[in-house]
Amino acid sequence: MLFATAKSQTSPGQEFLPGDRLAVLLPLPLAGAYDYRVGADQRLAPGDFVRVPLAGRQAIGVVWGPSCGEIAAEKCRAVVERLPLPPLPAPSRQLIDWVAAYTLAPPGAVLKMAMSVPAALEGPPRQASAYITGMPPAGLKMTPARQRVLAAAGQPLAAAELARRAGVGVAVVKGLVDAGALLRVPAPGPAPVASPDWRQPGPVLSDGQAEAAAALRRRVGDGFSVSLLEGVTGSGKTEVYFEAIAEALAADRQVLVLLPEIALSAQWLDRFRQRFGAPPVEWHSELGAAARRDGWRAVGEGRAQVVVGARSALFLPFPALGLIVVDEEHDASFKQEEGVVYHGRDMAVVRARLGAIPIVLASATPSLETQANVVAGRYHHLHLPNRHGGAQLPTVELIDLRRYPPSRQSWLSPRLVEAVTATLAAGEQSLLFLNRRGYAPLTLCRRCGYRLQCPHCTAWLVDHRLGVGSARLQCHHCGYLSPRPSVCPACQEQDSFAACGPGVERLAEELTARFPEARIAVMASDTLTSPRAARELVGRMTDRDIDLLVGTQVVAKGHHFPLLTLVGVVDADLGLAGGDLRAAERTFQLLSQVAGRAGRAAHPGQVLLQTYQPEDRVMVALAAGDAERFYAAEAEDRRAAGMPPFGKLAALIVSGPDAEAVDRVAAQLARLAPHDPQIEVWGPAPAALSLLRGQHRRRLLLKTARRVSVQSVLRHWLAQIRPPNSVRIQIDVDPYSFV
DNA sequence: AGCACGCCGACT
DNA sequence: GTCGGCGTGCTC
Repeated sequence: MLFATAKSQTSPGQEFLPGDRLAVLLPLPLAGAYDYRVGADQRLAPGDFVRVPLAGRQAIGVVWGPSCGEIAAEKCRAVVERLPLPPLPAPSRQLIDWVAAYTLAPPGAVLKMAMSVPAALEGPPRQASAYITGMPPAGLKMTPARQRVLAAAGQPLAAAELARRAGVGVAVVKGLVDAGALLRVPAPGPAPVASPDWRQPGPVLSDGQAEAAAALRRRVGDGFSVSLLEGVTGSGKTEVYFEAIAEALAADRQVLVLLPEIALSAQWLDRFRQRFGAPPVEWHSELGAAARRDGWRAVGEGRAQVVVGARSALFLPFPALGLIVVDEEHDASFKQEEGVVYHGRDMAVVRARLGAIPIVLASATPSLETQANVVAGRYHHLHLPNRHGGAQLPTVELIDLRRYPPSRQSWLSPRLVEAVTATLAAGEQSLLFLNRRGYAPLTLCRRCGYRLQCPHCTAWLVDHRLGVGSARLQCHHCGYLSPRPSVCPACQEQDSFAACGPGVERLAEELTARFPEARIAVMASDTLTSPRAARELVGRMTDRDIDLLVGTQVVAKGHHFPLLTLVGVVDADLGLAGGDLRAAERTFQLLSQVAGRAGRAAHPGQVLLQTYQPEDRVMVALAAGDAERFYAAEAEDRRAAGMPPFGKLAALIVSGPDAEAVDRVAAQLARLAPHDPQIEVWGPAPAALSLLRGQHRRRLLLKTARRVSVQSVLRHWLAQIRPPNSVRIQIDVDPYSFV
């Protein structure tokens, strides 16, 4: 489990000539780069994409640097060819090495993230079509629309562009092509990417916004810097960093914006298009093969100027990146938990440093890590303390469920029901927030107490009644689906199952019963099946076609609902349970974001939090609107415990299909644990999901002082152990989830 | 990741 | 008697 890093020791302008040996990194989980010989007539340079022979087949890799030279000359084979692609730029290569070294992942596995575009690497560049006026065939029906098209097609133009210029639909163009009046020719260049126009005037900014925007603009082009752009929800952070984007575009540099859930961020895309007159290039996992190829190539060729994407967009081959923005920088979804385990925000900072460019971290509720960096003077701090356009922050009130409990089989206390009633009467919208998908989190037998559990995971099956397949039980960890059994598998009793606890679907049911005249919608990751569905639901909300929105955390992310004035948090304590290091921080951030949906326009907002622990630090801070005090107390606890960001953590997850083999390896790891006063090792303990997708899991946690290199500690530790093939040891440096 | 090599069940 | 299951190991 040791991966020698494939450090590319590249001097600028380095070139390899026929007969030279060089290192080629392959997008495979190998220990390091492989050596190849430069073929006849080849001239290669670091970053070049090459096709090389590999075990009886061919693979595409990247020239990484000079040969590491340990392999026998007769084993070393020649590069087949250089691919006609722009090279992977040096900062991208350095980032790959850096991420591999930091996460202890094989460098090839990291490279794979930069090359997950087979279509762009393999086939020839897609030949776009253009159309030009030919000889109109006899008997061609001429219409005004057709005339305009033929007049516009004096030069080769893409069908869509031609239709736009002629002011007709593409159907007219197609008709003319079919009739033989337009000739299809290869387009002179690749399909153009629309250019965002930084010259367009921006919106009028408040004094605070203008000041922050000016500070960010000054940092563009001025080398590496990190700026935290902190502003309460609704303060207009987006407009501020749009100004920095305009500055980078004016300098002819590329821009990368990372968002936590890009597929769901239709509103962000609309705002971008409004500001810059053209859409950015999108990059996320839901992209189809054609869009991936076009996007990847457009970035690599420098045609794409602004990319908005999920964390994986960090590994795109930007040749001229000039600015990175990480919006909602505190969001946990920047942490990739599978494969190469890395934090997108942290690696974005590394990418900025390697590229000597500025990065902006934006959030209303910055992570403690980022705040610690501000305090230490490593990051600049820009603060927008007020809402934009004179809107006020909502009032926050706690509802003590111990004193004002809901009635039986109800989840809403009388106080919250009353507030919803009043909001409906005022013709305004309410959001009921419950961070739990489905109908009910647990189903049990009324007779014997048997609980329906996933056969592959340590988890209850969640009752789902809406959406695809209607009534079913579902495991949220592995996707296992089953119909609701009619007989209890333990006691054979007929129809004895009862749903326990609420999910958003059940909450919607209660609301329907209480407010039969209200228009109610559910917004959860599984009701938003596509970006289109998300856009549509958000549209219905802004068009006031919905009175009551019931939602999980997807509603918290960046939406602007001008007519929403009441937010009710049904179970504010939900995120606090369990021993997660960041439980309090995350609950505070999530509930602040949710609360921030209320009263963003002219009408003041009201937030009601239902809780059984109104004296908890999180609840007190939310009610008082005192983020500073919460963060100070939380930071003090972390410092006292030597926890991040004041100490370092790494998790080792031992997993495999055989529980005993997993336990043996975990115990062996514990025996071999490093002994050092600056190092603590906890575990092994069953992971929170001790069975996940059929894999038994145990965790060990390594805690060190800040100045200790966890990577070298882990390397030495793991070098002593050779687990059997069926047992895997996954390393998570800076773990976020304690699952 | 592929692809081959290597030992144990149902087929022409 | 063979075809083929995927466990294990290697690829410069």
